[in-house]
Amino acid sequence: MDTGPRKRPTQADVGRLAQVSAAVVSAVVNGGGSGSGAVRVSEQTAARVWAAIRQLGYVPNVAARTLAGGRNNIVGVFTYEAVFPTEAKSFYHDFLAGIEEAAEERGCHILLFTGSRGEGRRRRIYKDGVNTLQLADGAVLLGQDEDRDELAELLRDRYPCVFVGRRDIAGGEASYAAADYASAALRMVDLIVGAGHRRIGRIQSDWRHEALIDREAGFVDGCRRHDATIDSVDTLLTPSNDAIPNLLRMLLGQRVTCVVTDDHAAAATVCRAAAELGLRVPEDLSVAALGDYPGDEPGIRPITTVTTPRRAMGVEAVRLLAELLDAPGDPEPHRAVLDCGLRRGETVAAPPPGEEGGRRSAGPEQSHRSRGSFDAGPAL
Amino acid sequence: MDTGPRKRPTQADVGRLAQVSAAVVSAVVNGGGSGSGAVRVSEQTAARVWAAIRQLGYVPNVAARTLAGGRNNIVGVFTYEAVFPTEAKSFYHDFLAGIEEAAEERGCHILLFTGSRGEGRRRRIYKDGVNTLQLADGAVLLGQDEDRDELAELLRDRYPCVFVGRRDIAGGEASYAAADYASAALRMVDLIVGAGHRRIGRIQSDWRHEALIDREAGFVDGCRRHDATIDSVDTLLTPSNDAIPNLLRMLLGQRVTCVVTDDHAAAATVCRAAAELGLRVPEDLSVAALGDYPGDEPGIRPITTVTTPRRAMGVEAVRLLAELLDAPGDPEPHRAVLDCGLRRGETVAAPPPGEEGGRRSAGPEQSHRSRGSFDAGPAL
DNA sequence: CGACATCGATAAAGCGTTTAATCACATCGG
DNA sequence: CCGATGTGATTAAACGCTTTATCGATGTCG
Repeated sequence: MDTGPRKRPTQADVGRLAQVSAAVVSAVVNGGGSGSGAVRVSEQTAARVWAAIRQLGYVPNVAARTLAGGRNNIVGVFTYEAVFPTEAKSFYHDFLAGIEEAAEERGCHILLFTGSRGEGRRRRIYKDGVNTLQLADGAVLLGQDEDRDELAELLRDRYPCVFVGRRDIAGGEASYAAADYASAALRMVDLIVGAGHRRIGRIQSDWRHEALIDREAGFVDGCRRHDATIDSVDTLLTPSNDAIPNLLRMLLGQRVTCVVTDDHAAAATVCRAAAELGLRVPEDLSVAALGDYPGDEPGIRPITTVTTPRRAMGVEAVRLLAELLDAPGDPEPHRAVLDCGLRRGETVAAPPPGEEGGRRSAGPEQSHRSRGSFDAGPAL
Repeated sequence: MDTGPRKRPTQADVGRLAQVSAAVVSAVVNGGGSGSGAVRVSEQTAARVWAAIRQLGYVPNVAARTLAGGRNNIVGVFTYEAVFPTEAKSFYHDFLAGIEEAAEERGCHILLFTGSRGEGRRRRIYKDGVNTLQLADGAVLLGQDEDRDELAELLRDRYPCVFVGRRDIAGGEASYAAADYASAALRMVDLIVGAGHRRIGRIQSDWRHEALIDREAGFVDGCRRHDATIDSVDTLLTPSNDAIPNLLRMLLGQRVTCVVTDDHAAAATVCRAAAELGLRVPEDLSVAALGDYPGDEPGIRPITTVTTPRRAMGVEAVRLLAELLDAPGDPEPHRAVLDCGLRRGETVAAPPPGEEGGRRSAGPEQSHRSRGSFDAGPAL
């Protein structure tokens, strides 16, 4: 009965048992390198080494491997908020499911960076200037409210990482697995116009984030393409959902028949505000969202929205990371853009009869109206 | 413009600049050891070293540090099913939240073992006879449908691990952070009897698991203590929830006024079956569960149930693991048993007036009736 | 004055892997 | 028979850090 800390067997131990050197063990474990100067092992000795490995229960030491410049088959996952929030439905859940699936497929484990919380709940990658991610081969970065300076530093460090979602980082080309919000938004406009809407209202968040920028770009592009058909597009900027009821009244003053929001939650707010005003959705007013959010809003009919392929994004991010690791020193970023879905929901229908058609003016420029802040525009 | 991973400054670089040896840099960075043979540094040189560190932007290499130190500061987490299942709500969520919290507090990272799927969806710890968990300092094991042989082997290996939930492993003393289901079940019986019930029905899963065994033990103990008050306890074993409607009808035939199930889902099934029979819960029939499940059953009123302190169990498991690691070679298992909560819910009330009281017989043995399988007993 | 702590710092030995350099040995064409 | 080629292994040098042993000063005490 031994006491003391169970010392894990090393390559030297395995080698001793199999009567070979540690280098051979390393070669066997790593499936024999392909290079010219690679250590070669015969089938026989390899078998002997495997037997010894099994007998001793040898497992490579992560730290030593990392130190020596090798791999440790660990995919880091860094999130800016706690991965397991107490809130009912985790925002990260679907992404993580994809990441887990892809990692498992590659025989990688997942290192969940608990990060050290800095001020507030925000997590930090650099702790006392130390990149805590270094323990993993590379990392998938996840989250909405990230620190851009940290991300820039990460790129400068040349740390192999892949973002989930498009990231436009100053001073570095970031790799990412993104959702194609732009073309999804465009298709949403197609759908709305196809349903007969000619006067569209847009409520846009004033937050500058790639995802939102892309959605807006696609929306504008879509409107432009239907320029000959659409009568007007009224866009209002809002800092939060609290302002939405007011904005909605302004838009209704412009006789819009369909309101397009950035995300699910805003759309749900619009629906509730419409109900307050005695409007039925979608009979009196159509509502569409350019982005979804996991977990349905309770008590609201299914919203017509663009859906984010979260799970697929997680899978793709891990794949890209693997690529990145297999092409060391490659300065080119690896990227993937995945198609979004369009959930038809029940909140977009034909506009009410009276409002249909009735094009008022013909100029090409009339269609894009005031793009003001939420407190601008005419009072109702 | 250099390509390839940027080389970071090392302690040697810092030492060169500050005109000291690497050992001094190490001592400075680590705040100077306390031991007798520790390297001592004067205030002056320490300042010089710090200056050099700042100037070069030195950051310690995590891998080298852990390699030299022996500790990884990595808490492994092994789950038998995928951590992020596609099903709406993850069973693991609350446990993991606790684990994450405790790990973060200790400055540890969390390594989620993806394991390699063997047959089916079951994951395996031993892959080719190799314990893949060894990558971490120790591990927290989580899950319901585990492979007992693997667990036994783990204990034989003396791998430092802590179970979440009681585990009775043949040939080894397992460490665990468990929930005190026994006394919680006992208290639930108190509550039921206190509400006035005298004829209790019990629907019990036939799965042999420590958690269920403990619940039953507590339930039986509770009934025994109220032996003088309770008229009858009818226990039926069931292999699955599908049989519950039939079992319920049998129990009603015995004029029970309260049905006690092992878990939330079974209780919900009872509620639905009762509704089918035109019975109101709790006015006509009370229902209680000895275990909850994350995520409420929709369309059912809150069930009166024992609640598992999942988060606390996660926290405690990590604490026990840390203890285990700090006491190397200690053969004693480390264990913690945490109190469960009692959620009063809305499914237990006083029995219907006609059924109250009315004790039929006085013998001490009458109270525990047929403990048959679900297809035994008299047909209704 | 010699023995002996004490302080401040150095040198060097690991920690467990990877990998480049090297080596022993057989095979083979010329 | 000799050099070229190939195969299957070994040695030894990193990798960056911690830690122990050691060492030269500098006091201090008996």
